[in-house]
Amino acid sequence: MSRKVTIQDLAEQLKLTTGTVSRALNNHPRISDSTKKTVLELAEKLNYRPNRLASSLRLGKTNIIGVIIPSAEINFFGSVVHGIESLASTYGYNILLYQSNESEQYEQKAIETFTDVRVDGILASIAKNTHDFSHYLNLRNKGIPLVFFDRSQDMLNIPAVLVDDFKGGYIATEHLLKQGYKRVAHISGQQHLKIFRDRLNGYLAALQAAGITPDETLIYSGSVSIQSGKDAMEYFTGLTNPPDAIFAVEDFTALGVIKAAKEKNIRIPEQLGIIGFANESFDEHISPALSSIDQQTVQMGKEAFALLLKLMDDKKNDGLKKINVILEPLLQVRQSSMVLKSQG
Amino acid sequence: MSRKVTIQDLAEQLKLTTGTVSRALNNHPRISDSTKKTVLELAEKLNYRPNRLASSLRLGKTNIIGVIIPSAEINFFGSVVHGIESLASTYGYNILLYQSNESEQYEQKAIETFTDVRVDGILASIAKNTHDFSHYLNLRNKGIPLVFFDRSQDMLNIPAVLVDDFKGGYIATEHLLKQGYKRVAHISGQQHLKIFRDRLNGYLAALQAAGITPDETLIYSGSVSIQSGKDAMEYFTGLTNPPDAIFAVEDFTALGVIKAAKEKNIRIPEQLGIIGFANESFDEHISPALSSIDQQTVQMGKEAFALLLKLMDDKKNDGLKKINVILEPLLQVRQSSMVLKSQG
DNA sequence: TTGAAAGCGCTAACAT
DNA sequence: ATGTTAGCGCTTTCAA
Repeated sequence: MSRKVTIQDLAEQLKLTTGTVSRALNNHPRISDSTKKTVLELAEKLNYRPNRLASSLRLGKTNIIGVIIPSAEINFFGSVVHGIESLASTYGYNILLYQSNESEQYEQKAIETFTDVRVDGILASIAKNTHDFSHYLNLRNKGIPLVFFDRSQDMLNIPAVLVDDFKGGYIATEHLLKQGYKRVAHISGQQHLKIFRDRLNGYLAALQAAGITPDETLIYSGSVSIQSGKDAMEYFTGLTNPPDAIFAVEDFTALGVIKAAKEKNIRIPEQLGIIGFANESFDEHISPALSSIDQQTVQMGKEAFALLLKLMDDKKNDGLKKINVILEPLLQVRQSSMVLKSQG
Repeated sequence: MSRKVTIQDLAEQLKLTTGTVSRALNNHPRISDSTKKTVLELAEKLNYRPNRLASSLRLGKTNIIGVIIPSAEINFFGSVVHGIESLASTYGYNILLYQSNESEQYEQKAIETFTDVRVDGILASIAKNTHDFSHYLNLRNKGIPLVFFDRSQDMLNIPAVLVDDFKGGYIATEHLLKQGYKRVAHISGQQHLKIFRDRLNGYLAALQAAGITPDETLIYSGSVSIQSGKDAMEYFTGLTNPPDAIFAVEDFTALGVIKAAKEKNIRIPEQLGIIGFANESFDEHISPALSSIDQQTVQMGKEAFALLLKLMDDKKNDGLKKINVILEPLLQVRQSSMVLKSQG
């Protein structure tokens, strides 16, 4: 196990000082071409590699950013992390990953770790069980830039990259109407969460834009689960005037609808159109394939890093300015709502 | 933005030296309880936080491990990373994440970055396009412990955590036979990859253990894709003596089989039993739900970290000993191969 | 253009 | 039990 070669070693062999060698290695303007050349050559020959700990300690910059996600096991976040890391590495940044497991306590530990390691910035998606946000707010005093993605908290006034859930609800509903469905229902999510309220409001707005007065009996208060979709179907089929299409708040809810429809021998999309939200990977593999709203996860990661980079670059701002990046939700049409194609 | 408080600051205020303060903070044995108490109190009060860069530089230990995966967007790896990070964080280790994008070049960059940052160890899953492994082998000289997971390379003699693919193929086939299927076919994967050869061999061994002579016409040379499953079905249905069950090398291949079977009005599992491999998240959501072999991804991550930890702890070994951890594949029975239940 | 010297913040050997 | 001192490897100011 060979001892690591340091700037010191290079300097001694070349009868130079460490300062000069450092300048040569870092392409300093005032250094002769000849010494630069010899230094680089010897460095190459001896397999010299800089010690980033040392330079980080000296410079006060690590080129590492901390990323907090609820769980790497959740597709959505894996995908966002993919986006973050891809862009970050092209800028010479590395990712320190921490999972919150949806717990406030882990989140605090993550931030403590990150500040101890002196990361240059932090990207985070807030844990579901976080109620006290002081650990996030404290980052401002410490001068560590922070950007939220996917899950944010408006009142904190911290930059975030989000999907436009209102618009998502709008285009999902609009799509069903354009397909010719007349009575479009909605299975909503827990209303204390803003994203679900937004989707509901998007639904309502799309109806109104089409000159349709929302029918309260067509809005089922559900949640994100297969069971919720099944329950909703139980309710809807019991109506004297049932819907002919459903916009479900999330793909798993939509999946429940599909399962229930099959049991009840209701044909999709002929008798009932259905669209979900999230564009889960199973959507295209079930039958009928499920239409959905894509949340641009990879792009979200890239935008989040890009925004963080901006904040890290110009410290004057240091996060005081509230900048939000809102991503467009994308309509992904598949069999479950494709009236024309399915007749062929 | 408050300046960071250092050990120096604590020492001055308490009229102690930095050495003593450091000892107090680190719970050194020879330190009086009283000074320890006052130091800790002031640290608390001033919100002192250690600079891990400085201590890492001094100690030559970062408590960071590097993790190389092909892509965080692939479910499988997200899940493994979840396992790694979960266990690592309980041991005070943090994860530096790098994606290889299946490229040898990125892999090399990852290792360069990791050594520059002075990670204490590395966990990696080899990129598909890696042919030269010297960057991995060089880690040995550098004294950086390395453990492979999921994708390894036997000849390198580097510790690895793997799933027993032979056994996976065996129990998948055995399961179909126990369900009463008589002619069990196999759709194989690319045979230059060891994992796929192993699954095929497991299939053959299970047949022989049941006293069945393998029938070459029941082995279709396929690959991991939906199309491959469809092609296989085209082939199998054309046989004069077609199979009544299929073990597909991977879930996507099995999915192709199911889609083709539906088109051909072949009932699953009554007329044709089917089992895949990987336990993809869509398995339980398609219909019929797909039986599969679970690869224990989260456990794989934990085992990988546990093994790395062992190597990091006792440097004498430093990876010279070849230790492999082989995980048991788990049978996951669902509708697609459940003869009894499906008759109910 | 290069050298000299100091210091980023911490820890550990050695001394008392 | 505490103080002293040196040094991890690097960068940068100041001086020549």
